[in-house]
Amino acid sequence: MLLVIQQLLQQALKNAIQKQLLPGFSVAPLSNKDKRDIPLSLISVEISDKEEFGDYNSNLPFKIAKLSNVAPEKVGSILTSELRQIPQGNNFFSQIEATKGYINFYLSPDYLLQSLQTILRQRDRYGYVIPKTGRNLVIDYSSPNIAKSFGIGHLRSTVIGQALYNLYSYRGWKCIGDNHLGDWGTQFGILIYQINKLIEGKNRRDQKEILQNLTIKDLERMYVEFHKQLEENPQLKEQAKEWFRRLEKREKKALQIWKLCLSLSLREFNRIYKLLSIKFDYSIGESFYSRKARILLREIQKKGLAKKSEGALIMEFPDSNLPPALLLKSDGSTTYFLRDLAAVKYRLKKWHPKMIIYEVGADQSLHFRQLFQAVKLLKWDEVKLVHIAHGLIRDKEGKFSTRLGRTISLEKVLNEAIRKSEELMEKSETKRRLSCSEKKEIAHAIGIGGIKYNILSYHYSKDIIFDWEKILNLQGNSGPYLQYTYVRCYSIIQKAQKEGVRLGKLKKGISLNKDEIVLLRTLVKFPDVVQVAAEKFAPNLLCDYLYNLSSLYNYFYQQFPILKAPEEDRSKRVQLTLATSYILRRGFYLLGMPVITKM
RNA sequence: CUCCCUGUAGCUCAAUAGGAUAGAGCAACUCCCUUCUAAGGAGUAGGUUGCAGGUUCGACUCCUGCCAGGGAGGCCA
Repeated sequence: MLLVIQQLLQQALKNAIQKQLLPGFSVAPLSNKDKRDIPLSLISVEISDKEEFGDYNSNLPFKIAKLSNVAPEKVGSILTSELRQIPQGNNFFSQIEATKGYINFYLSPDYLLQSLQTILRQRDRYGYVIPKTGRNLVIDYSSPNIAKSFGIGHLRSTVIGQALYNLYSYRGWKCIGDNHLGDWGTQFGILIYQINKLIEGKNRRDQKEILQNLTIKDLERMYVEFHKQLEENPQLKEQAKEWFRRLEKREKKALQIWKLCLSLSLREFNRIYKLLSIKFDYSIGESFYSRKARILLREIQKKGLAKKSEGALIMEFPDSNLPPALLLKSDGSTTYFLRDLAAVKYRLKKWHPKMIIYEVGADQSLHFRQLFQAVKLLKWDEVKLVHIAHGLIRDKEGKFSTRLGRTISLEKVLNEAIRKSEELMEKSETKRRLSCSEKKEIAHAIGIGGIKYNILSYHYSKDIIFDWEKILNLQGNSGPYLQYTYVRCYSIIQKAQKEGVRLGKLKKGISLNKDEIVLLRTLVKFPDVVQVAAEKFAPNLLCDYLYNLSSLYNYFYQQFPILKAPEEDRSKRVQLTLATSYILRRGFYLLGMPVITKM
């Protein structure tokens, strides 16, 4: 609908200009390609946040006023009268009004009912757009450094990244999700050094046994120990770097231990991903780019963009105030930066994306600014590069750090959430008649949904101070609140079906009361909300919307009988319930929240 | 020292490519289960949007300075 309104406004504006109603107005400075065309980006339309301003509104008159010598109020009335003359508009709106320089659009009751019918027909596919060719999008998310357990710090990238993937996929993009595993670099030098120490001088059988019994916890412990030892003995670092160098040279021993670390880690990570229902199309680790990085280095050198400095190779960014980035270390091993640049090149070649989204923490902002600048200097294909720099999850002391052994494992948080939801279930005042296994399953879904919703409902730019109480909030504006609303809908639908209410079919000539209309107006806007949430990279907007929708439904539920209503109300209220359940279910799916039918 | 991010009700947040009267939840206090799941609903109270300037029809939003917290800054990733 947002796009429809933009186009209507664009048409109205063109007409007004043609009729010379807007003296002095010129789009020339806005668009140099075709002077008669008004760029859609100029035409701002928003989903209204207040009922009295209609369903959608535009502040276009203010913008036009600035570009001409006509007052905003006048522009508003000129545009509305032009809008009314475009027949297409009458299909959607009962009223288009100009007030105080704004233009407000009110969806007509006819259109609302039609849309309800559409929702009932399309079920939870309402608002889905088939991917268009040329709209490929690579999303780099989760991307943990492996060889340690999945910490709370990994959660944001994983969960927001997955949500963005879902949002864009739903709105016409072909998404490629790539888990850019941190499976290369000096950290593996450290581990290889530590593990090698364990097996050095032992016979084959003992070696094998030691290696087989290693767990992810051991790797993590060794990593922490190494950094402790480093404080007393700084030369140890050379050992680790030496091992990494040997790994890059693909020495058999180094490679073997590395592979072991990799498979141990993957087992752990895949277990957690499954738990969280996170999926990737690819998990191409950094290791994959180690060789490509060297080939790329030649291209960079050929283009004269590499420079020797203190024995290492660096890249400078003369047109920006960015500090230089390290391409190659003085011992000849590749850097994160070079490998990441190689990854860009590979992705461009393989998927021809229009955009690459990096859902990576804000602590890497400099890295990405340098990376994007490098892509510009290399003059590769046009691609929009975006770093969604989410704030850190930290405690009051500061950043969580594996190196210092200061982490909270995600599993611990999940288990705690599940425990708490079990507790709540026992305390609950409603009789639920749930079996033991059902209870377990539900507690699980609520725990996971609660934590995911909690993380997603923050704007990505904010730091989150980890607090057990906050992350485990299962009441009020929270995941379980939404799930509960869905359960209510589901329960009613089940009962309606048993009572023989015909589902998915609207009777002719029905009319809705005020509160029913409010609910329907919200339902109808779902596709626009998904669209805006994707464009702004902000799943929290969808959280907001779903919370608001749930809230409206719960009010409606409390206020009016549904199954017990007189026949003429019963049917339409059941249909509204059904539509709400479709939207909620789709919303949960987009956010990656589990759907449950009882709780 | 330089650069980046954040600062909104007692607490946690929303509103962030400038828009109309800054919205929720938690905590507090009042009501509502013989009625479709009370993890719910209705209501009361709570604000100089860190501070000071500036830009303009309009600023939580943009600019400048300051304050507070966090992050990053060539051989971790």
